[in-house]
Amino acid sequence: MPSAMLDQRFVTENLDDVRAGLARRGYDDEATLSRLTEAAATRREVIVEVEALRQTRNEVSKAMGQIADKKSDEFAQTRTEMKEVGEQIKALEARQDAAEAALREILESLPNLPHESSPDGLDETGNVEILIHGKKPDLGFEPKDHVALGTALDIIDFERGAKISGSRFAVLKGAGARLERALMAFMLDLHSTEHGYTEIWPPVLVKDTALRGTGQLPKFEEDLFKIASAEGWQQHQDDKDGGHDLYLAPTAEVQVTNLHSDEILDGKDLPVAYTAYSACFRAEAGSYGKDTKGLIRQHQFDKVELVRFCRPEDGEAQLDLLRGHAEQVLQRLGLHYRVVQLCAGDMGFSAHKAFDLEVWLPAQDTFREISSCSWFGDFQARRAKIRYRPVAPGGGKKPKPRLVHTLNGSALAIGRTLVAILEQYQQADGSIVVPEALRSYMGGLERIAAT
RNA sequence: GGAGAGGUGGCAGAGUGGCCGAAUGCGCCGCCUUGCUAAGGCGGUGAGCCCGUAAGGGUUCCGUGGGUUCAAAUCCCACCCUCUCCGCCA
Repeated sequence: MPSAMLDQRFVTENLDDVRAGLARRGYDDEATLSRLTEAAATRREVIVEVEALRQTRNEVSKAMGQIADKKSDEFAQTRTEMKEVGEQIKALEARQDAAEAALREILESLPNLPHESSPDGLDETGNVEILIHGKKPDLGFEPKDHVALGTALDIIDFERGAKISGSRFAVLKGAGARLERALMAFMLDLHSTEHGYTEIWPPVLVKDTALRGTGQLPKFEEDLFKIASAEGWQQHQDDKDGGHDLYLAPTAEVQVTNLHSDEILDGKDLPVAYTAYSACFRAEAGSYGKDTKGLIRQHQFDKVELVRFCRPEDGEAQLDLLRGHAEQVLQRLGLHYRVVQLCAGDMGFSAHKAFDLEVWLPAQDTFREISSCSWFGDFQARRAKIRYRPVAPGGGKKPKPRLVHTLNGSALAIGRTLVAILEQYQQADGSIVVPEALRSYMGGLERIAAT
């Protein structure tokens, strides 16, 4: 989902590689790429010129400070000359700004390059099934979907959700509400106590700058809920850096990845791993016809997220590790699922390599995404300015800071997990067996049945 | 909602027009000395960008943006943020 950006130097110096990588994602806008190289060249030329002028001005100004007689004709003359230099600098700075703005706009529009191990393909048909875990539950009867089950048990109320908040909102009730809460606690406990993640409870309203860091902005604004604020809150929006908008977070990835924006982490602390629960909000613009029934696609949903920061050389292994942690949730819950590796064209905008976890939904007779685990390379770190200082090899000088690699994955989307449990654990009489791993969180409840 | 204070390098904290990318202390790194649950001495220690094979050089950055000036951390304007006190509130 996030955007962020590629490295400007890398792109301009390795244009052929970049072109090839983008092509694997179905990107072939040659005109934009040539505008990019042009803007980069202009920028460099202008910088060389303006810096030379600045050097002159600095040297002369310094000398002027030493002159005793500030009333002399010579002083006045130099001052006039320097004033002229100042104007030239200003003009060049404007050109530099323009070139950089153009460059940035293009760079922000380019998706991340796929990792070499990401398979070819332009859409989901190019995804590769990696493994299937467990097998379809042998129900022995025609499975009902979670809408029918949840409604009959009176644990999900779609009509009242719509009444108070509109379509794509639902109310959980009784054992349904408890189950949602149990899943949240179960997942957070698993990751924080067994998988070594530090638990985070983040704010849900986030600034536009945070959304830029992970890349939801500027490209995907239509997917977000923006807060219409009180009078005066954002009256200075037009100022470049004054004021800020607030949005409802679409995923905890935003808050948690941005925890370390603008920071230089100590290399010996890596990898850093966080898990966080957050309510998530998505406008779901452009998906009007999809999954209109049920909990699958809501405007508000709950999710436990995993986020990792690591050294570049560890990125790929960290992705496998993180994916394993997400899979562990499904395994402990005894859910049948599969793992697919996303092809170049089906990955999110920022992803370098990614896997989806898909859980089996008997009523739909198919696997549905319940988690997406991605490795972003330095794509997000560049925008969010998240760096680390490598540990000095055997003493010596401090190495230069480098961009970290970021990863994240849902573990899991709670609403969809609830759906999967209802459907996979349903009984002929319409009751639901509570997975053993959750019973201690459900007050010992073993079965959800109609009352 | 009312009143006030402040934003400087990893942290603390000086600095009110040129000698300031920035004192001092702490922290950190290296070397030396020493031996008793440690201390002391010396040196080093921000980031981005541009040129350069490199060595190195240049440039920008003292919350953000703009302005004044030959020259701004320092003067002017606006904004953002943080903290304290009072009120209110889960």
